[in-house]
Amino acid sequence: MPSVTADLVLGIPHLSMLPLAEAERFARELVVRRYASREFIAVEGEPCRGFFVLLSGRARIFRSGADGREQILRLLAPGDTFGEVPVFDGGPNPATVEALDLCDVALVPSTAFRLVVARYPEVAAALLGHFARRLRSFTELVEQISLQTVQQRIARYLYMTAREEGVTSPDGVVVPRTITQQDLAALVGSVREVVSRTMRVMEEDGIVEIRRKEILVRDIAALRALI
Amino acid sequence: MPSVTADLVLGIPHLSMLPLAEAERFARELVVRRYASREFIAVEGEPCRGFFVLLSGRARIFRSGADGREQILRLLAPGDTFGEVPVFDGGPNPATVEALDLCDVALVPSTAFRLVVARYPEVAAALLGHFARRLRSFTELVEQISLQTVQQRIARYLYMTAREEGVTSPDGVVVPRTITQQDLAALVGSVREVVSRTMRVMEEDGIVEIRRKEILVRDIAALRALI
DNA sequence: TGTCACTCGTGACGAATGTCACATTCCCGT
DNA sequence: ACGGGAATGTGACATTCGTCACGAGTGACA
Repeated sequence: MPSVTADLVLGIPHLSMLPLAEAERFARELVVRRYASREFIAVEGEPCRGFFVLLSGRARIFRSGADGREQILRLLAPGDTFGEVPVFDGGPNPATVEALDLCDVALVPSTAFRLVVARYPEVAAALLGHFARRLRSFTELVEQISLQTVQQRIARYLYMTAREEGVTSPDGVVVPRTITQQDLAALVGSVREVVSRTMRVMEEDGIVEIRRKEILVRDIAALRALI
Repeated sequence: MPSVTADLVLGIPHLSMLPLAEAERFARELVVRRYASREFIAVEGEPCRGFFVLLSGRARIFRSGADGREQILRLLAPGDTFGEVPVFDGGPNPATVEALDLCDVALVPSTAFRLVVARYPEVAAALLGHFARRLRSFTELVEQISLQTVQQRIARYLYMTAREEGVTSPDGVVVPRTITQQDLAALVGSVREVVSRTMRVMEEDGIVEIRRKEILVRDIAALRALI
């Protein structure tokens, strides 16, 4: 009967194909830690000790510019992994990771992980697929920031979120507001005020209805058409 | 004595550690083709047949938006590889690749490559390192486009190019103009006119001198300070 | 040598976006 | 319940940036 932590190892996307014995050995190397909301899990520029698995909670990966503005590179949900890049290119952390909630995070030490990657080609293959998908999504992020308007980027976020997390109701799709406008601004590469105004405009156009803790998408086709 | 094409295989970054016999088998799978200037080597959205190695010439990888504007993701020099992403995530080409010169390009078929990756852990490891570096540079690209001004991005390009390709002369560093302003604009995520004007301003500030086929960087420290 | 395509320079203009300032609302903990 | 911090709404404004239009310079090639 596998221990709790070996189960945990097998639940990590890259490592699901490890044999049980290896998973149990690996489990002893894991370090699990809890982070408070808005606490930094990793800091840009610092050396890395391994990669991370987000077990519970939400987090954001971002870079900040000179004037204090921030650009979110990725939002993390439970089950997501992060920090693989410095493990494989040997550099410092390329970005800062911050907990948005109370987060439980497992740290997978570099050396143990690299060893497993070298020994199990399936792990390497899974990781290559993972990296490839991440590169593709970066391609999309660059295109959006560079070639689309703020309204388009916000519309895309709302559209995607509505499809993934939305609940259909008689009036439309109800999307819970999981991130602040400040974070949404950082996600689409803009500032809070512009996000606020842009969403108002979409409300005046009858596309959405902004509520306290949720957004009602009245006309998802119109939202789609904005992108 | 290795054939010419086996040499070629061993010259490919990811494959340099293959044993000779494997390289020779592999060489038979390669397809080399020549592309004219401004010809498309791969097109965004189309399915991929393998990844590419740029043997000679220069090329650019870009995505284009609705209004015809383009964002260059990467400039390619001889020896660079591209198109790995769709090989490993199974999707279509994430971007378009266009020859800037007369280019010789080798196509490495997906199936043959994936086979070698599965069999040789060193190849997989090299590829992981390569993907990690690419992810890191995307991080930087996103930050630049999102958080820096056009002037800063141009200054960075000039500074980097001066350090990598510049020739020191009594008056400063001479940088050959290898790409058009149109392409430079697409590289920094702007338009030709703005690039032209911005470089004029830097000229008026005595930082650079714009010439027909080259740029003289008079004050590289000032250039550095702009970034 | 003329012409045609390409590249670059530049002025005028407008739209999108970021900045600043301040009011309002909400939520959380004591 | 109440205070205070966080999140949000909004007006007025500054500025960067992109768009449009047009002219000039250059080089390749017949």
